[in-house]
Amino acid sequence: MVAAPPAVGLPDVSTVWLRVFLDVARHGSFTVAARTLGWTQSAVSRQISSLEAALGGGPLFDRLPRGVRLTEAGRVLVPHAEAVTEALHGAARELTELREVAGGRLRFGAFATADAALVPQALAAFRARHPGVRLTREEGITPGLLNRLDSGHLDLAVVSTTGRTPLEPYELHHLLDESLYVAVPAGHPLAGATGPVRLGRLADDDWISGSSRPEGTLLDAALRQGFRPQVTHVVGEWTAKLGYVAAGLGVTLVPALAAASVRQDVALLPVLDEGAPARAVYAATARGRSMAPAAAAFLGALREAAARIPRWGPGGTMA
Amino acid sequence: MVAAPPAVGLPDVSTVWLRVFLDVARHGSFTVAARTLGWTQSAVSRQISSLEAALGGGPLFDRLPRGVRLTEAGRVLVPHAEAVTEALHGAARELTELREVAGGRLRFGAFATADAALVPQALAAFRARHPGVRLTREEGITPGLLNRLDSGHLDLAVVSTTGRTPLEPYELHHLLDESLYVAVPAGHPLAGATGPVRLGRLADDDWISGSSRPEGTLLDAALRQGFRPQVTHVVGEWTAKLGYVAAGLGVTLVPALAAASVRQDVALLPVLDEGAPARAVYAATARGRSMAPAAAAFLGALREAAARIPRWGPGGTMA
DNA sequence: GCGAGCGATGCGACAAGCGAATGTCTAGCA
DNA sequence: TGCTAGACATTCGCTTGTCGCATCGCTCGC
Repeated sequence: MVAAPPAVGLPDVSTVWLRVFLDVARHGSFTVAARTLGWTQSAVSRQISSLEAALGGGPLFDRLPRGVRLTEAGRVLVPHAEAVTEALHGAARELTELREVAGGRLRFGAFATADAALVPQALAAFRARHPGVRLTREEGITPGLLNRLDSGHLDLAVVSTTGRTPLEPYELHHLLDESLYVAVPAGHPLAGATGPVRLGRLADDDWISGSSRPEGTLLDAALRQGFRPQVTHVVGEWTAKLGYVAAGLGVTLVPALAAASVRQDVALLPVLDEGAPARAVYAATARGRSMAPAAAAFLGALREAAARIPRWGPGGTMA
Repeated sequence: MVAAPPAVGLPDVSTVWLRVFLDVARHGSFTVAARTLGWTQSAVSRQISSLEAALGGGPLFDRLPRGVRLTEAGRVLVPHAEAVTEALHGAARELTELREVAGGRLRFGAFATADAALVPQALAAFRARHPGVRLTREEGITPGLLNRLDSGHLDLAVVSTTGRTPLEPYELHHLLDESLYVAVPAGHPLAGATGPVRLGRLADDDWISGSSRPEGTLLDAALRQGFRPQVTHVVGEWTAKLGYVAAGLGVTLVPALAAASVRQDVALLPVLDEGAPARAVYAATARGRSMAPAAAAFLGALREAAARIPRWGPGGTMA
């Protein structure tokens, strides 16, 4: 998972030795270095001895009557020792950033409707709180996103389920149960209705849907109500669907997440859900794989955004 | 003696841990990494645990049923761990070069006459054997060179002494005792002499010298022979002196080291030295300070070159 | 359902590394 | 010349870390 290394014999040196070495080089004295490090002189003496033995290149310091002085070997070692401590500092810094969600990356995906309100709101809050995190976003359908999650290309995916949830290798964090709306044209008999309507009252309407067969789509809800809706027009895009509705060509179901972005010349009626909610929205992460701090923070932002999504949108009452 | 560091808290990690970490990251398995490192799986497991604890940033690997996989923190650590091992490799490589006299630097100085033959010959041999060593050269008089040695600006100095040797803080490596020649014009009565001549036989000649007073110069030898030479012309440069000699304006003393570079139209007669040699040439290093490998090698080259300097030059017999 | 593979952990043994005390060497001073 | 102070090296006893071995828990594939 990482490129191959040179793989040669390399001395087993402690990074502590190297820091002591630099401190001694700086002060020109074992005793002074020991004082600044809070150790005894004997400890420093042995640290340097150990380092000299490990590197096998003779003494690093000339021991003078008053203090020590770098030998040629010691002078050569200094920049490399500094590079080591530099790298360790860098690692410590970057890991701290990661822990404090001030750095690192977050790769997430979401299904299309989630991008209408839920994801953008969560994203705005997250970016405001954690501007240092590099974000990459993908759009896709639930099975595709879960595959990407499984293969390690995504850290988190916002997915939706109509029926059973695919619990297998995923950790699902429930965000919200999505209620349904039915969009009707302005002149429709139910356009002025107050409060939720039973779906059965639209059993004789023409329906606009993304698929001619209701099974597996939002129109499952109609089947559960005991009627098979007549799909007069098969239209995929939300804007197109609502255009058909606005033109009086039929009615269509709108999930709660898309309710806020519906045009003004159609009426949205909350659908009375009897039994199971139309679909649930989850944030999915890979099971058994530790969540990156940024993913945990983003999950929190998603929960907050989900709590702000109205259960009954325009024309209905808030739950 | 080194620039000040950032000086912040830095984890005490072993470089062994980091190498184990990289090996595990590479193989995606504790067991496989343990095999390649010749350790047991439990050792690797605890090494990683130690590293994770020392960095304090949560796990570096997700433990999966089949092997392990880098977490976000682990992914962040990889380049820094590689930088550390890189720096260690660089240090090991450069120290090896130093040990094998294939790198590093050598700063030496020499007095002017040594540059006529001794130093160039030693230098040629040294450069041929150790082309990787960066050489810097200084010219100066003996006291100045010794000061530079003492202050750490030089690693080695080629110095000469007429009388007592300043043993104080220096390590003196004897190179050669320098015999004297006297240069006479081609038509001089002694020009055809075979074998060394007593200096007294030139008591009545005109002398060319760098100083009007013989004390402290090569002409000390004349004083030791019981006569005070008459310095007719004060001339500093060797080529100039010999030009005066060739023109029949007088005779001059030539130290052995400069004998080989004397023009053909003057005769060089070895001077019979009675008692102490005119002067001795040493390679001096700082006492108590370890000699860089390159300095030791250069000292060897100087000894070889000194052995090749003829004691009796053209016109005399070899000693 | 059962064995194989993989990482975690308890145990005993050994080595590394610490502090404190002591030894050795040199420079400076009287 | 002898004494003293300062600096590094060394020894001793103890703590801490780390290893191998054996074993446990867990998951996947046959």
